[in-house]
Amino acid sequence: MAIRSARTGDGPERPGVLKIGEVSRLSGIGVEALRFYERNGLLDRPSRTGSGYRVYGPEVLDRLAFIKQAQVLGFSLDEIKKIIGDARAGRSPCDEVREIVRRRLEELDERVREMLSYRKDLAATLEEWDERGRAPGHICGLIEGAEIDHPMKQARRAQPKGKRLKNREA
Amino acid sequence: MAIRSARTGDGPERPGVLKIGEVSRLSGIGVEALRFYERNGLLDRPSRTGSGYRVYGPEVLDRLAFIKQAQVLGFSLDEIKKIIGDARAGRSPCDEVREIVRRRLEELDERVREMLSYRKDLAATLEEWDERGRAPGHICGLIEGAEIDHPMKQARRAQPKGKRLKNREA
DNA sequence: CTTGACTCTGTACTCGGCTACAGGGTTTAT
DNA sequence: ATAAACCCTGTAGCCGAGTACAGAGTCAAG
Repeated sequence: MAIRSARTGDGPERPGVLKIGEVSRLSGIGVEALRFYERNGLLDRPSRTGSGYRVYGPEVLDRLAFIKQAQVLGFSLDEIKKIIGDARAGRSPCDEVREIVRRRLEELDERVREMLSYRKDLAATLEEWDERGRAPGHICGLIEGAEIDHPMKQARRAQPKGKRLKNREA
Repeated sequence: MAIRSARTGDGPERPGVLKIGEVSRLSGIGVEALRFYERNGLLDRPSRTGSGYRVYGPEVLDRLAFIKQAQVLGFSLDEIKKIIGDARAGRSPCDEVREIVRRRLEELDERVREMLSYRKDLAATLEEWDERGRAPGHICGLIEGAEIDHPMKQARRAQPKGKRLKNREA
């Protein structure tokens, strides 16, 4: 399970030529995920040994680092693919990428703002519970009552069809 | 598609007795989602008319407001179900709920911290691109090079099996 | 020459939170 | 009496980002 210790080859052929498991170990990205990335155009199809094993050059690690970093920065795999694709097609992706990054920055700011606001609500909720949640006769001060008078009891009642909260978390 | 205007009955029987469509309209939660909530134990099974139609009392709106608010505060439907279930089972959920809320608060803070950090990285990335992305001879300053020397080129190389970044978004 | 670790392909499954549909029955307005 | 608008159940699909597995081939050490 955990880091199956040192084993057979970490550079058996020429150094700098990697099999998928080695790439996985070095990048920390599972073998299946690597094939998944390849299927989905995030990694180029590597060359193969006579028997069909994938053979990677070391640059794949940079690509993977880029992918991971981009993910961490909030890009979806589709966006990452687009950036890579554009770059390789010669069409300078810079402006477009910058656009994406700028949008992402704004979204990020918005999210942080939302989160802080939710944080405030949460903390307020907690306090309210501390104050009135212990009154005898009701179980928790929520569910039974009007579930605390948070905003939103107004905010609802628009948008009849779903699709606004979805899985955008938070 | 959008708010199918005023229609037939919004309180045909006793006032305060609602059919599922009315609940949907009043709560802003789709009919299918309401049935989904019921299936998943977030709403009690309502009584039925002779012909099998669900009949809700107005308190369902409070429950739904609670669910929505809890969602917005970052609770999963499972957690919400647990809270409701505990409350109804008489086992005072307060402590547990507070625990959940406290954990959520901490997570939220952590997330905000992460986000701000990512924001910084992103902005730095953007700047780097502005500085060196335009040099002639390479396409974008990323992908071709070492993709910008962000941290993490160290952070990788541990954790051989996936399961650490997962879909926790970020 | 066998064992065990590795690799291949392909398909299916996971999770959360719904949404969409098919194929009915019911209620209400005209 | 009929059509529109509603409701029912049940099943299937979607999104994103992988994970899991079956069934087969390959490679290196002992």
